Amino acid sequence: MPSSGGAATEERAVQFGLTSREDSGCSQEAKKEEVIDQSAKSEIGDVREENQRLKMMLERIEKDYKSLQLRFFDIIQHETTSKQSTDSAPSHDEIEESNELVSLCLGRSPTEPRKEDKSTNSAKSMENEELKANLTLGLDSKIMTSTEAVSNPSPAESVEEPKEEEAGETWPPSKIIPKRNGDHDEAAQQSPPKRARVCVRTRCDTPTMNDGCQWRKYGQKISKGNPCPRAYYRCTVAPSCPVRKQVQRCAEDTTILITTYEGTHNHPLPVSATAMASTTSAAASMLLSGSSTSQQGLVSHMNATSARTELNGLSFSLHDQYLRANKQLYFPNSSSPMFPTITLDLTTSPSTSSTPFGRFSSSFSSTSRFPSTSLNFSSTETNSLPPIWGNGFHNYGSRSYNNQQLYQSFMEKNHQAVASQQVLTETLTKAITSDPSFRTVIATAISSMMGGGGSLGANNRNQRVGDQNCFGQNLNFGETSTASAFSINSLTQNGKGCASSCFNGLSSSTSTSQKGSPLQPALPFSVFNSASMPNNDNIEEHKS
DNA sequence: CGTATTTGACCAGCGC
DNA sequence: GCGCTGGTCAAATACG
Repeated sequence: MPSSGGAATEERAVQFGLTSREDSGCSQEAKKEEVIDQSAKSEIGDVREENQRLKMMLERIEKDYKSLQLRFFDIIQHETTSKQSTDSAPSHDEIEESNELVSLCLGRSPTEPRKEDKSTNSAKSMENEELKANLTLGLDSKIMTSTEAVSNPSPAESVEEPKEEEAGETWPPSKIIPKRNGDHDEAAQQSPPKRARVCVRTRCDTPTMNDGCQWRKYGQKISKGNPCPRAYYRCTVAPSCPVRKQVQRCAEDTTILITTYEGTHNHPLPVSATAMASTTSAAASMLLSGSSTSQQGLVSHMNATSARTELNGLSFSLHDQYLRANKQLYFPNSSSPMFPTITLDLTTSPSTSSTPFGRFSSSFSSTSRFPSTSLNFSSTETNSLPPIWGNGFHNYGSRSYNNQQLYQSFMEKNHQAVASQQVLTETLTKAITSDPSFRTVIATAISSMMGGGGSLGANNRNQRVGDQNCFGQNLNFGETSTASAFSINSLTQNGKGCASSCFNGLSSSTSTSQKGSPLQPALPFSVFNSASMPNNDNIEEHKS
């Protein structure tokens, strides 16, 4: 401890001083000792000063820790109480399980797995195992229907979005839902499976957007309200990957491609694919975070003409302009009656940008049960996006923000709002990817936190070895499970992989333990080195 | 010949 | 109960 060390130094100095007085007969020695005494005193002063600083730091850390802890318990308590109010008659086992899980899993609600238990015995053990293993603070998983949100803002009803991926479950949701009959009605009503969808609007001439992932078309439909057929793709990178995407051209502007992603990849992704995966996950997390923290607030924001919301000190604006604009869009109104949808608009942007990271706007799809949130990261340019998804990220934000301020804001408010941490994650990801200097700031901070940048560099090097190494080599220096893992990642030089890469899963953003699966990344955001990543963007999307 | 795509059939949810 | 719609399956087809 610095304090004890300082005291010891002082003590030695005092002893030394006494000795010097005893030998005062010798003038030379006295001079020497005087000099030494002075230097010792100055050293003592330095040590004291440093001690004070360390004490202050310690106090601040303790303060932050306590406030975070309080918040954490608040959330848990809130979940527990609302759960008790909604669950009519949980069995003893359920209570036990609930206690065990809720205390460990901010982002997980055992509600759905229990519901599934009723339907399939075979899935039960799997689910239980999985839930017990996933001791994560998922920021990803709180979803509520808008109606639920209005009537009951409790997150207890929420279920976790990417659970099925981790469990190896697959679509369709209808196969996950137990049949509603008799006694199961209640469970079905209480927690219908909900899953966030991320809708990406881009200008794209190709049949599908090249997001770096490998897709197989498995269906096509003419949907109501849009003469353009909707194509259904599933991820074929891994045979069991549950991720689906729907691709449809905008009815009003056929140059606009609307790609809707659902689910989370349960496998390592090509570097070029991590851009989209991480971005969609971040966007979905933002949506889900809003749902979990204050859906009512979200609703009210959506109804406001122009609202402003602040998430972890980073503000986003809701513009009526966007509300109107989005209402003009074709939203697959009944394609996702059970899913909240967030829209990333990478097409042309209207007028002004009031936030560093682009506009955030939300609106309700006219017929959807869920709010449809729209994020506009588009540039002011009006030309079409190249088919490479990553190019759109070059235009993230206006870059008018102050890196120092942003970073300070991050560090100061990092302890706030566990549930909205993912939002910060996303925002920082964008900041990091869009600004190399901010990347440096983060890297420096991490280096100092790590007590030296050596491991950081090592990790960075490891990241470059291959895609597979992208996962599971994260710098996890957090004892708490609230997203303390950073990954210094690399990036393709041409921007093809320019979004954050290692939190490609909706579920994985804050996981520090993913059932031991090396496939699931466990970091909230990544820092990129824009000049080091090999270009792996060779996986061409299948032409539909 | 293996793989990907196409496309009609089928199923589930929802509204009337 | 019926019809509509979205979503998926799987046999047929196309392609390299």
